[in-house]
Amino acid sequence: MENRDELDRCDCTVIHKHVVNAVKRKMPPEEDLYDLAELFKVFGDSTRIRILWALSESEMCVCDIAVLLNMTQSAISHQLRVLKQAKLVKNRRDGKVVFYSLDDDHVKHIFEEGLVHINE
Amino acid sequence: MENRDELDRCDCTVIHKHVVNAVKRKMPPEEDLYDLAELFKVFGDSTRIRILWALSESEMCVCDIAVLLNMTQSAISHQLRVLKQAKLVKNRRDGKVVFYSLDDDHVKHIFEEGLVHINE
DNA sequence: TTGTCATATGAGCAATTATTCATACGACTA
DNA sequence: TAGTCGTATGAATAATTGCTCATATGACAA
Repeated sequence: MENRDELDRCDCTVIHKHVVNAVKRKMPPEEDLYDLAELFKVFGDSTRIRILWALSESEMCVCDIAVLLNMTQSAISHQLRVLKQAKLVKNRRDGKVVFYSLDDDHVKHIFEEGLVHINE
Repeated sequence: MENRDELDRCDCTVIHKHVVNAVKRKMPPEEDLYDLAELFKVFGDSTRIRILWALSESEMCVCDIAVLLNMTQSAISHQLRVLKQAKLVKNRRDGKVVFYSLDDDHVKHIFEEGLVHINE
């Protein structure tokens, strides 16, 4: 037990001051960790995960995805919007049909790391 | 444009039947993708992300984390519970103090893949 | 035992969010 | 031009969730 200090609105007492200070010094900018959480939040929904998985197999249009996942076109379209804003998917238009595909290979890598943990 | 079929509660028409069928055949069990989404959901909160980052630097007790992040002990404790259920952190008791640390190295890997995407 | 400190937890509230419904947009076709 | 098909989107709703507050538990000290 080392020094103790009261801080801000925390209801705690610092127990290991040097540890807290050492970690605090290395802490990345608040914003970076926030962005990281936002990215994972996009992966944190089973509908979006299934869409991403499907697109990792093949480029697909909105209707096909809706049929594949047995969901409405509207629901899929809303989620594709979220995925596109996160730059996880891109799209191209061919007449009336819009085809979606993964934006890059990071997505697959993140998937794979996740699966490693699941199957530990 | 190939065959078309109406299916279940979907308001869509299959446009590219062979694509849908090919992807459907390769589709992992519903449950696996659900579990994957659940895992990412745990990463999808900035408080938990910051806790995980802190623990990737050093083992820490609940109070220290609360002070570091300027949050209440209760809030941190609740989140540590979530992280533990997801098997992302483990803990050991030393008298009154409980120390938390990362459960394995998968966590860091998942982090790093996420950062790659952020900094693309 | 009694008191204190570190942590855990249940209930309640506020904020977020995934889906539905209705409708608008945009491109092709008759 | 009018109609149809694929897609996008705003509003509303139901469900989820992170935090707070109050309190409980568990370990040590006096």
